[in-house]
Amino acid sequence: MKHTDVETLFANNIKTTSLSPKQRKVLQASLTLFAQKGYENTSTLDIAHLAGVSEGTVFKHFKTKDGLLQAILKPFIHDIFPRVADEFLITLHQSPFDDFDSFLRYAVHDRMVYAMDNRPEMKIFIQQMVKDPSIMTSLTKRLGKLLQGGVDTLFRDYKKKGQLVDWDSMRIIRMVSGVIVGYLIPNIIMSDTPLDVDKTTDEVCEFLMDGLRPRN
Amino acid sequence: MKHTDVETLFANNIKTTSLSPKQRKVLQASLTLFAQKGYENTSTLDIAHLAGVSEGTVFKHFKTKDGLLQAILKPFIHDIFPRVADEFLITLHQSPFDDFDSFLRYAVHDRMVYAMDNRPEMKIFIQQMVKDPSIMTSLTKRLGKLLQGGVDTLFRDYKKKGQLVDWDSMRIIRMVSGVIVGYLIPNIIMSDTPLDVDKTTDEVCEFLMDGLRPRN
Amino acid sequence: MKHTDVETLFANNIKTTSLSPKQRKVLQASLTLFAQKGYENTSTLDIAHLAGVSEGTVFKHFKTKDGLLQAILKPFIHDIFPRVADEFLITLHQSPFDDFDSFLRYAVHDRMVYAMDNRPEMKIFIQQMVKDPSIMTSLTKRLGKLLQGGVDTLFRDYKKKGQLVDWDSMRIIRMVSGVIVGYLIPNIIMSDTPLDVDKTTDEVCEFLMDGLRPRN
Amino acid sequence: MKHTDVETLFANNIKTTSLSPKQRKVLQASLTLFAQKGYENTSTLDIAHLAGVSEGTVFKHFKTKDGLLQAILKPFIHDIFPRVADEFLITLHQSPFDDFDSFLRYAVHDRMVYAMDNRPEMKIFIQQMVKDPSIMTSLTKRLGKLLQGGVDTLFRDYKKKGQLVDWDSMRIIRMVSGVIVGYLIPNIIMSDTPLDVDKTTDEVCEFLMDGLRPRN
DNA sequence: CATGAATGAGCCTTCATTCAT
DNA sequence: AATGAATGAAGGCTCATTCAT
Repeated sequence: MKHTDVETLFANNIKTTSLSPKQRKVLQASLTLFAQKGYENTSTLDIAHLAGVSEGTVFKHFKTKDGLLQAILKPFIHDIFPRVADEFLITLHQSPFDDFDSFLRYAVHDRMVYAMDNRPEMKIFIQQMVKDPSIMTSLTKRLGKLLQGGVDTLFRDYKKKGQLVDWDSMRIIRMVSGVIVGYLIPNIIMSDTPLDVDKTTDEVCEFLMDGLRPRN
Repeated sequence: MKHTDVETLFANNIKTTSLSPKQRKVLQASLTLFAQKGYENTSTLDIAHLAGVSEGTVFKHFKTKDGLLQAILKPFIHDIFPRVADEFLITLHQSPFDDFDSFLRYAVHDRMVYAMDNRPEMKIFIQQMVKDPSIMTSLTKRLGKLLQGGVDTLFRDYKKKGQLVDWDSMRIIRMVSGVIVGYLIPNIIMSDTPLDVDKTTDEVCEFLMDGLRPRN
Repeated sequence: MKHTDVETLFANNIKTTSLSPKQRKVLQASLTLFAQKGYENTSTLDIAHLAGVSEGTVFKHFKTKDGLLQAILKPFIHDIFPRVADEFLITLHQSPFDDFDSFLRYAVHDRMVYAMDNRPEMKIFIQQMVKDPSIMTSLTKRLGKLLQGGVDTLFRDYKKKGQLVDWDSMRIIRMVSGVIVGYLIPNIIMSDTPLDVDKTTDEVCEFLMDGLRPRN
Repeated sequence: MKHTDVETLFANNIKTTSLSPKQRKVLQASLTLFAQKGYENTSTLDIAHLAGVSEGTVFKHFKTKDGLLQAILKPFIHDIFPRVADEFLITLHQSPFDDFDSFLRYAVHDRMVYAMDNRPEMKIFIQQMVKDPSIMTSLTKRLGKLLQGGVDTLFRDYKKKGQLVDWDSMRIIRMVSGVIVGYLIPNIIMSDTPLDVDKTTDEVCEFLMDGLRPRN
């Protein structure tokens, strides 16, 4: 039940697009530096240096600095995130959980590990989202569509069994992801602090299942 | 039960620091532009133009462009957020709610209105937090301390009455604010979308109280 | 046989010119800072701060920054240096030396002490001379005229007594001052190194009297 | 017995460092302008214009304006002056003079011609020395070491023959160069005045040999 | 294809100088 | 007379981008 991390997917993605080795290094260098120092604070010379190429080469294929950013962002939106979502759904259907509790625990844990494993990559993505809302809009739409189809059938079962509240699937997802996001973003940004994924999963799931109502 | 919005507090804060009218306009222009285009994409000449002053004037008081940013950020962290938190606590103690449900509804609604009223200001703050984690760290610490003292006594009552789960106060706050943050941030960033505060409050509170457990 | 140092003369000179106390402080501050950091690297704000006045005050009397420099340089050329030369001549005539050796020793020693005592002031003067040759030209002319008259009669005696070579007075002065200048300038500029005036005087005079010809 | 002038050596030096033609023009333009108007009064745009390049080009290789100054000063200290000193010593050893008089006459004449031929270059060097004493310190040290070795043996002969006073070599050099410096500096700075090298050499040497003692 | 020298617009910042109070 | 806020020209420097080799 291992998942592929963003970097590997990213590398695969690049290979696919028939890029010369140098151009691939340019793209990798950009990813690294944008994540490390932010887009505006990274110069094309920095990229050239880290990639071990000349200044001109940086522009040969990607035309502009923004082209470089798009080349990084596009696969995130169009390939990586969807593919990760897909992979997630497939896994779920292959080994279904009897009760919603187990399902939720797995889902939360999986997404948390995923986010923790790819903190730097997520950070640059978040930075760009904050600056350019359109990224978030399109991402939300794509993921929304993808999940809706796959999750609806899954949730129907749990609802029938009386294990899950009878809300619209997207509302449930919004709540769950809202809690996760609210939990993770601070951690991704203040990247020095680690995060005990197991313990956090317990806390989050306990809350997600029963809210703030007193137990027993 | 009205609350002062950020802009008003901000203006007060500036007046206190005995700033010339032009300097105040410089600060306001910076706030506007940083929020609109981000810090790096705003030039000091832009600021001067919008403020209707010469470029030299921008530097007369604030010394550097970063000084300008700090002048905007500092009051947020040191004055406005704490003051808002204070104001919030005072209001709560003055007119206590008999049940936790009402309290929660008020609290969520209040913070949501507050955030919606000050979207542009919040946006620049979020942008900076994403870039400079230390801002988030210090803010978290300050607000944490402030709330802990004030909220503990309040929660104790509700817990005694059997209306609130017996968790550590900070865990409860983390959950509630996590849900709110997860809900609001996308909205603040994609600022074209409005947000029905009343409806959202209902949704959020229903979830917060009972989690995903089926309503019987 | 004490001589007044430049600073005192300078202060006197300023008092004479009916300057308000603040303006006097401005001038003093300029002298200090120009000597310390050079003219171009001293800002009018620096001067205002050190003088304890406002920026506007710096320009009230002296009109421009260059006006300030001229106010410092003019008295050097027109008053201080000539007055020092005068004082020097007077002293010489009051207590004449029987032989040229003694006279030379006194003269060299006196000028050396003088220069050592006023290193900072000399430094700014030298810096300006290097930049603006006209200063040097006019200074050379004025001092030349002054000395010629006074020294001629003095030298005539020594020449008659067979103690001094029968050259034109100015050639003698040029040689003596050349050696002194060649000796002092490096020391004034590299101001950390002190300089043993007595020992140097011995060395210089021994050389001045007999050149490089072997002794005995 | 011709000597290479500074400009030629300078050009050679630049060629050695594999500099593009434009960069070489930048350096030459800097030399010209720094000498003409002083470092602080020369703008990088001035340099770009005179060199016939864009302003960016000025910084491409030399990084900062100070880098440009260092690129001019460094070869003076590390290459040109030492090389000139070397060349001087070699010439001396190749064709030794029978008497110290002839030697001195040649030496003085040679250095004077050298200085007169390169007045502008010397001027900027002097200006910088006056501002930054460390330049003078290091130069003094380097030249001192170089000369000491080479001149000692030469002087020993003349001393034995009874043609030269038995002083420490460095003291002799200090005196000779002191006189030359005292003579030349005013002339270099007030560059409009020419200078009759032959006549001056006669004057200086006569004085150097016998000092101010009357000629019988 | 790759290189890297060259470009020039634009940025942040400094500073002498002015002027209303 | 003194103040200090305001000015705006100019400066050093960066950087995305182009192009001849």
